[in-house]
Amino acid sequence: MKPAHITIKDIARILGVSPSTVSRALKDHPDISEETRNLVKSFAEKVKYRPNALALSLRKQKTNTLGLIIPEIVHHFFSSVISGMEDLAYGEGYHMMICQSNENYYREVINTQALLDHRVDGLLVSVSKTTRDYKHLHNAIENGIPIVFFDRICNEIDSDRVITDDFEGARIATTHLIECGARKILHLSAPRHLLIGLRRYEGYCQALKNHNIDIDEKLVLKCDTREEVMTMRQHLLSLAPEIDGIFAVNDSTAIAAMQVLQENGYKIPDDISVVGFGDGPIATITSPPLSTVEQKGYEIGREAVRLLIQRLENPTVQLGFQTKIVTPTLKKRQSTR
Amino acid sequence: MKPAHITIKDIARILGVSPSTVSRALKDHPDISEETRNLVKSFAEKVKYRPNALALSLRKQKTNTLGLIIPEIVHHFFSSVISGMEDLAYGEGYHMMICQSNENYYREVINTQALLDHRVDGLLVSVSKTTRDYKHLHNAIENGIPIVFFDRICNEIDSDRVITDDFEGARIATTHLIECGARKILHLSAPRHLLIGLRRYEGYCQALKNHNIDIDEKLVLKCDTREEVMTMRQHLLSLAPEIDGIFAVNDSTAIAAMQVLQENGYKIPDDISVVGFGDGPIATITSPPLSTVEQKGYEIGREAVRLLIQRLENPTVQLGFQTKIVTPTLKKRQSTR
DNA sequence: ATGAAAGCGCTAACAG
DNA sequence: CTGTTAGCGCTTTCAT
Repeated sequence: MKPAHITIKDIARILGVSPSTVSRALKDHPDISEETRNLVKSFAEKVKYRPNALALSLRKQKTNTLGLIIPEIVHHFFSSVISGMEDLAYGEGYHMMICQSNENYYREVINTQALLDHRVDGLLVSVSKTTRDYKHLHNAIENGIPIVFFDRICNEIDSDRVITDDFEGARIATTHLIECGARKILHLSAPRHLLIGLRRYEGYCQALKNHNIDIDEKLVLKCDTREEVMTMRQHLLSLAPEIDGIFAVNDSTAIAAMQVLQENGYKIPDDISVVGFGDGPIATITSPPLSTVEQKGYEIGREAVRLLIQRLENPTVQLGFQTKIVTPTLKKRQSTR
Repeated sequence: MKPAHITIKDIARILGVSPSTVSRALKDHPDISEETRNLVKSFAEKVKYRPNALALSLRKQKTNTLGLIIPEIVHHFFSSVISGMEDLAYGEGYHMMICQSNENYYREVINTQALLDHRVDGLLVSVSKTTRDYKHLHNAIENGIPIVFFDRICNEIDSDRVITDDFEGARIATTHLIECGARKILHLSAPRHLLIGLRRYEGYCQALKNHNIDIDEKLVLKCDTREEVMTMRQHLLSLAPEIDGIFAVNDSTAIAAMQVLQENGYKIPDDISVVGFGDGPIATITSPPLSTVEQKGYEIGREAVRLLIQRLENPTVQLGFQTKIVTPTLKKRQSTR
C-alpha cells in the first residue's frame, strides 16, 4: 500500500528539471527539446505516471464527467438507456456519475446538487414521478450546466430532449393488427392523464381511423398491469368472443391478457392476435413469443449523450434546443399472424 | 448562463473577511465568533454557495467516490447489484462512477485506469469473462485502492469478496423438489468448467444424497439456454415420462423446458415440478409462475459497498479480507407443488 | 529551450 | 478570534 501516486513534481525533482518542463514534455509541447522530451516521457512511462484527473479538472474547469439522474436502475428500459449512454460517453472520453432517484423528489434534488457539486459538465435527466417542482433543475441551467432530458421530460424547462414516439409506436402496432386481419381490436391502456397513456391511445385511434374502422370506446379498457388483468379477468373474457386483436400499452399487460385467454381455450394468434409495447426480455420467452413495439432504450441513451456532448463541445455556438424523437419499431413474433 | 460558481474567496471578498474565516465559519469551527459565523452562513445560503467537490477532493486526498466495473448493465442481476450499491453508497455519502466492460478485457483495463485517474477511493469489480490477466487490478491495489470483488470474483487477488452461495441455492431448490414428492429429478446444467455450473451441480447432488436418492448421470444434461432446450426438445421429451421434477441452472432454461413439456401435454406441476435459478422478472409472468431461487443482487450490491466503505473508513486497522457469502432463498410459486 | 510564479477552490498549520 | 501562508497536482503566462 504505497500511499501516494507519483506526480509531475516528483518526476521533475528526480530528473532535475522543473515541473513545467515535465508538463510540457508530456504533452509534446513544441518548445521542448527532443532530448528532454524523450527523457521525461520514457521516465514517466517507467514509473507509470498518470495525471491526476482531479487536478486537471480543477485547473481546466472541466471534468469530462456527465451526471445521470434516473428513476430506477432495475428496469429493462432504463438499464438499456444507461448502457447506451455509457458506451457512447466512454467512446468520447467522458465518464458517467450515476444517481438513482428511486422516484423520490427529495432524492432527485439531493442528487442534482451532488452532481453539481462534483462539477459535472452536463446532466442527463429522466424526472421522477413525484417531481412537481423544477427549481433544482433550473438552478443547474442557471449555473451553466446543460441538461438533456430523456423519456420523462420536463416541459417547464426549455432544453434538449430525447423521447420515444409513443403515438407512432401505437399506430404501428395497431396497424400491424389490422394488417393481420383484425377489425375488433381491444386496447388495454394506461390512464389518459399519463402522457404515454394518452399518446398510445391516440396512435391506436389513428390507425383505426386510417383504415376506416370506428372507434368503439367499449373496446378501450384502462388496464395496464398484470394484476389488473387478473382482476378484470371476467370482463376480459366477456369481450373475448367479439374481438380479434389486442393492443396493450405494455408487454406485461399483453402477456397477462394472452395467458387469461389461452387458459380459457382461445388460440393466440389464431383466434386473437396480441401486440405489446416495450420489448423487455419477457416478450421473447412467452409462448407464443410476443409481437411488440421495440422501445430502443440503448439508442435513446446514446442520442441523449450525443446531444449533450455536442452542446458541451460547442459552447460558443448558440445551438437551438432540439427534441429528438426516436421512433420505435415493430418486433414481429408469433402472437400475431 | 453565468460562467462561474461562487467560491469561498468571493464570499470573503464581499464580506471583507479572509477565506479561511469563511471556511471555518461554514463548518462551525469553534474559534469563530457567533456573529461572524452567522454573517457568513446566512450570506452563503443567500448566494447558494456550494463547496467545490473537486477542490475538496484534491485537498483532502479523498473523493468519496467509488468506482464500479461491471460486465454489463442490461442484465437483471447486475442492474439489481448496481441499485443496491447506489442506494447504500448514497446513504453513506459516497457516489458511484460506473463503467461497463461489456465483457471485454481491454475495456476493463481502460476503465480501471480511468477510475484510478479519477482517484476513486475504492473499486467494486465483477471481472469480465475474457479477463485472464489481472495486472490492472493488482496495480490498483498497489496504489492503495482497495477492491471488493463481487459475483465474478478473482481468485488470484487476495481481497474482500461477495458471492452467491450457488451450492446452497441448488441444494435448497433440489430439496424443495424432493419435498414436493419428486424422486427422478432432471438437472439442466451449465458446463462444469464454469464455477456456477459446477457448484449448482454439486448442490443438486448433495440434496439427492441427503435423501438417499441415487444420482443418475443420464438425468444431468448440459443445457443452459432457452435455445438449447429447443434444440434438445426431442431428448427432453424422451426423458419426460420417467421424471417428476426439473431443476434448471437458470430461469430461462427452466421456463423453456416447462413450455416444451406443456406443449406436449404435461401438466406443471402436476406431472412434473420445475424450479429455476436467478429470479429475474421473467419468473413471475409465466404460466404457472416459476418457483425459483432468488439471487439477491440488491443485497450483494449493498454488501459489497458495505465491505468497501468499512475498509476505507478504517485505514489504520489491518482488517483481514472477508468473503461474504450471500445465501439465496427459495421463491416458491406455482411450478412446484 | 527552460524555469518561476500564479492560480483553479479549498483547508489547516502557524501567527498574531 | 482572525489572517497569512502554503500546498493538494496541474497548466500556463511571463520571464530569461
